[in-house]
Amino acid sequence: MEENCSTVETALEMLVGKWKPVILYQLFKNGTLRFSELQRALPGITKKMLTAQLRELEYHDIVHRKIYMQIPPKVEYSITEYGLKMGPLLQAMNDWGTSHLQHLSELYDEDRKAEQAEAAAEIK
Amino acid sequence: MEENCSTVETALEMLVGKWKPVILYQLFKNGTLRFSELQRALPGITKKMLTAQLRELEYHDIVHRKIYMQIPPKVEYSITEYGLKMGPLLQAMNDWGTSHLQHLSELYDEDRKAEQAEAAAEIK
DNA sequence: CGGTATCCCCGCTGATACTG
DNA sequence: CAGTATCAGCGGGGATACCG
Repeated sequence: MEENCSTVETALEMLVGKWKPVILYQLFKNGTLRFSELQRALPGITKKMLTAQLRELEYHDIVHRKIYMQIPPKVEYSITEYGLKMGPLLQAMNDWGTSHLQHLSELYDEDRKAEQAEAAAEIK
Repeated sequence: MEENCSTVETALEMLVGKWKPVILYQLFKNGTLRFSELQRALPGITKKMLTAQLRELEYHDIVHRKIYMQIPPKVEYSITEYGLKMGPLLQAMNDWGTSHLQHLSELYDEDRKAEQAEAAAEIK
């Protein structure tokens, strides 16, 4: 287990932010999306936040921003070639997250049983 | 790429927090540590934060808290058996983080070259 | 359409002091 | 030793309005 944790923190940096996972999910799924399409796909996000999160992803070379010089403006976002390499990591996090939700719900069920046993004992 | 992003967010939840990665790093490396040993290993952390982050990890069944009923008090923290299963994920994040730092520094170098070329052009 | 610019709130984090 | 309690600050995130 030879991880220097600063690198883990590096990996976290570009996933952290309330909307980054969902943005990546949408772009991975749909390939290329316009700004307004992303906004519609992310209910509740404001333009400000969408812009901010996209700029961070762009800075990290995960997302590409293509501007069409025209009126009305048109901007398309997509995962960069380099960004595609994040796929396996996202998949690994997804897998772990899935099984963890399972694990937590099992823990929760045990607690429920314990509470029920406790309640039953109290009735006596 | 069939990830529902909520599971990715689940995975993020227990890594998020200013100190969680370092805490896990220490516990993975050293196996078992007392509260004060952890505090010494994490320069700048307050007792309050250390306690809070440990409690969250404990809630997620990643970290085990063993209390010795004695005076003065003694409490030891360690990775749970379940928590050990996070090892591969942490390793994956570490690997990706490592190569990403490399990638970013390459991007930075290109920017430097571009700036130098720009400066050279300006001299003419 | 695809953004900035402002203002504001709340929750994470920290500093400090106290306690069993 | 291993915490809790309390107060304070700062910044991520949101609502709204304006702009090229």
